Amino acid sequence: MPESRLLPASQSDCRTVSDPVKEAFWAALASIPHGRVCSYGTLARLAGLGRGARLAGRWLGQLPEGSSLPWHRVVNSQGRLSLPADSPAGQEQFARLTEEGVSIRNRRIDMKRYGWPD
DNA sequence: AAGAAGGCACCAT
DNA sequence: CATGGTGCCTTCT
Repeated sequence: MPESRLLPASQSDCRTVSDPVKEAFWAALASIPHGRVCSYGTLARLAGLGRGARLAGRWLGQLPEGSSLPWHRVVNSQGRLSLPADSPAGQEQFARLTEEGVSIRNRRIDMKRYGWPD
């Protein structure tokens, strides 16, 4: 089973390698405004990944725990939280979004209202 | 609402 | 280096 190699999370934040595409991805992620959410697909597109929605999810999963990047502002295209509700990360995501003022009803978010970019 | 198919880099063989 | 299975997805039946 994979899922072993986590990032050093040394100085800045994440990034195991200096991949330009990933850099763009992290930048796009960081640009999501407080209190707003973005879908994996949209984020991927913004970062120049084209249809790399799944890849976006994979990469988010590689972020170190203490990351300051707003990984929690990424949900699926239907505005639903894609992380398992019972997982630590899932709970964390819910908590952070709620704290930011994002209304989550039954694990769903109104993208018309909180979706970004508009 | 639920299932199938598309799409793309990752990772283990 | 080639190959096949996989995922924090999307979009189209």
